[in-house]
Amino acid sequence: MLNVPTALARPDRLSDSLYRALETRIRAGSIQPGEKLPSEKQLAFEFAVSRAVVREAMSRLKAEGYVESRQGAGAFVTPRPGAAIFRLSRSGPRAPGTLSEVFELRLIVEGEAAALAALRRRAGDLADMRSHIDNMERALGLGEDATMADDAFHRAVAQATGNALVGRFIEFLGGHLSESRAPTWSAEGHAQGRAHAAADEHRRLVDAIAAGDAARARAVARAHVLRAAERLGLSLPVTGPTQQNTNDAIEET
Amino acid sequence: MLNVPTALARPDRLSDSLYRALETRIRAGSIQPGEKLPSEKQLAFEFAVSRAVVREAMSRLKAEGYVESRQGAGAFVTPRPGAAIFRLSRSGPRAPGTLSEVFELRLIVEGEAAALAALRRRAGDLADMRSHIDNMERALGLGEDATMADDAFHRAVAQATGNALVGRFIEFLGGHLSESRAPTWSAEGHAQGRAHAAADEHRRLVDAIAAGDAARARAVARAHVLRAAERLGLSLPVTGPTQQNTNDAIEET
DNA sequence: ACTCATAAAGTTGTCCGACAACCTGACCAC
DNA sequence: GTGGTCAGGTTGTCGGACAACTTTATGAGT
Repeated sequence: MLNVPTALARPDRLSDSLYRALETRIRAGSIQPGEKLPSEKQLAFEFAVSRAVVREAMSRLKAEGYVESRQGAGAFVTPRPGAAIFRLSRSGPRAPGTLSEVFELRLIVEGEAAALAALRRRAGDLADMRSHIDNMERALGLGEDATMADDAFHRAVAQATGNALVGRFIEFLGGHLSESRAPTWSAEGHAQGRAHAAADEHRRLVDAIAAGDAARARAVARAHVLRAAERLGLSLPVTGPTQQNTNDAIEET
Repeated sequence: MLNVPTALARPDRLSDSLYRALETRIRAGSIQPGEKLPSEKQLAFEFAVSRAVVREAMSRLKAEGYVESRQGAGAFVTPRPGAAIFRLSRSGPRAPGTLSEVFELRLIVEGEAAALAALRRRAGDLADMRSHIDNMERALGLGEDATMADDAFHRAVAQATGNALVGRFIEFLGGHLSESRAPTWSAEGHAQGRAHAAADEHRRLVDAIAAGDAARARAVARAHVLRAAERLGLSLPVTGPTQQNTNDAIEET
């Protein structure tokens, strides 16, 4: 019997349990926005834990935007609890259908970002992208890891959109998919030509952006993401279960 | 002199300061991923605070995915610190250029979500949207607040995409823009016909989705978001500073 | 010299008690 | 009624203590 090195589930910390209990109460509306939570002393008694545990749970609730506390007054549920942060996985790290959903979101944002970049890129942006592609191919020629150069390239594209928020979001999505790039940039992927193929796609993307051709940039970027999804064995129903609409087909070309 | 009820800045809690100090160290790479943080006792001495303060700062760092701790071993920086969550505002709540960036991101995602909904909607989804529009117009007729119905409608659209992640992200973005909808649904907006205009836009959107016309659904949704931005006095450079590309114009129609 | 069990030291998790800083509401004097 | 004062409750911070656990060092046995 072979075991995947799964981090074995440790017994929960008390503060984790309490955090989940309170988070559930708030999400369920059992404690409404603006309402005051029970005092720390009361919660400590209610859950039979020490006040230190309560304070740690509260600290986490505060960090995630569920509650705010005022010294002397108490702790209150925020107007829109939990709306301050966005996580990919609500709780479980790796649900089955989740990964394809992430790729679909990435498909949307990276495609539009490429289109925006084509419309707004400045000369410096193009120079950056090209220099990163050069670095990438140099690394590939030496058989080194080109992951860093790949990262830098995508950052340069995001930078060219002129929208820092879009750039940060793309980076956020990409960070959760680092495993997905392994088959491309690993030694194996390099030997099988996947790395060079990816580098070619990058060149086509920067060409479209340089030409100011938003539609082509979007198509190339989407194809790039789709290819990455395919390498993981994911089938994205991009066109949906129904037949593709003819009006929409124009830009998917 | 009239004062806006601005929540006056209170002096920072000690744990907040310590949190920022550690977060900065980690972001700057001063403590590398995988590395072990100083022990709680050491940090307490170093910053001249009690261990309770240190533990609260650590609790927040853990909640936001910067560090993980193992009892008996110590606390370690995660492989990709801070990559677990996404926030709109890195620190300051309301930077000037930020709002338009949020709207642009919303433009992208809501537009594509509408297109996806047009391709994948099921009969039940359409029924939901229409019933929420009915609720909305009924509320408008009675002069009541239609904000809830508006929320429900947008949720139904997101639901029709078949991608729960996209739905959650749209909701996340929308939650940060609740103020932006006030001028639409307020009594004033109602009197000036903005509320009914928005309702009309909703009808056009559901028509496009029902027809399976992805391009039209996207265009209507984007126009809807643009209108909301205009009401806030934002000018989104959608087509970029340069002239719009002809290839891209096809789908913007 | 090597292996393996054991002990020791260090670290995080939890508990307790105490006081300071602060807010709220009731009470009281005017 | 107005304004000030005070008492009680609540969060923020401190200090010490012990339990649960991990890592490292130690030493016995082979």
